[in-house]
Amino acid sequence: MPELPEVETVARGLRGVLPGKSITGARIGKSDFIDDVAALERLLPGARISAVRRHGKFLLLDLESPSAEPRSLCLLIHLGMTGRLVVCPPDAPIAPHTHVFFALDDGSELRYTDIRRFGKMRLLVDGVNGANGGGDAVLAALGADPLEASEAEFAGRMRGRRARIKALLLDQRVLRGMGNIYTDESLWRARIHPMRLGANLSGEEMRRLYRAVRDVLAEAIRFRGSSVSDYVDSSGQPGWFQQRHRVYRRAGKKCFRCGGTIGRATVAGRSSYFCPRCQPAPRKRRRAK
DNA sequence: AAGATTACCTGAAGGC
DNA sequence: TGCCTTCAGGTAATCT
Repeated sequence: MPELPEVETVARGLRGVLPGKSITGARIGKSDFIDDVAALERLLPGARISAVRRHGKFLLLDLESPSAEPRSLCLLIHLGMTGRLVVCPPDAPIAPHTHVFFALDDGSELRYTDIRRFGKMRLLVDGVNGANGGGDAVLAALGADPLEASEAEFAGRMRGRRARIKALLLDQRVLRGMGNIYTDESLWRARIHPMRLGANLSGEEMRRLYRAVRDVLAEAIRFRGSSVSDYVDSSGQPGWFQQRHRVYRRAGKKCFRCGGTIGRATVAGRSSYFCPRCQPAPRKRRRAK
């Protein structure tokens, strides 16, 4: 579910309430999405939250430990498809599939709910995770933030790639934060068919795509993200950007730009929506005999 | 070895 | 009503 605009909205919400508060207790139910449950239960109580950050689709809670041993902690949270992170009073009704409860020293509670448990939670201790010193390798492997990258960097990361442009936009090692919704919306805005190969985009098309990605993400953040099924922000409120979608889940409806009929196809293993008139399909290469 | 497919988990929606 | 299949915004592992 959550892509960059949704995670950014959650991060901003948490940033308004969490920094300065301490975790007083950690209660964990189902835990197959947590790297090291014992570490969370042992190290988090007493820790004070100093900052909330976003890195691609990851949320990062920076914490200061009360003890001298591990000084700094960083709780890394990925919401997967159905993850929710909400701050509420401790007596608020518990949503089904709520698996983690962090009690906070002001009496409130930070809860993690995740129906499908595709999310991830792991604790980085003094910047390093686990026994083999894996560090924040997960974060280091991520590509450029689409809102921070220059046009040259954006284009450079796609250049020469024979993969479909849709697959490249979705690849977190190329760009961090894009998902299925914003990829389709961006390609529509740039008038580029999702099946085009990255290497075949002209300089002009690449420039349009760069602009489209930034405009779509920025606008989606202003609308507090898209609530298609499960997404809500840190206070439990839905986003509104789904009302501005131009192609996503609009198969059979009219294109807002040319009046053509929005189509749907599987590209890069994901269902993809596009206007076959404004986003011309790549010409099939004739098979050599 | 890059690119494509499959697996993971639960729930909602559609067909019969 | 109910049973069955398909699909869902995420990545990671496995193939070719």
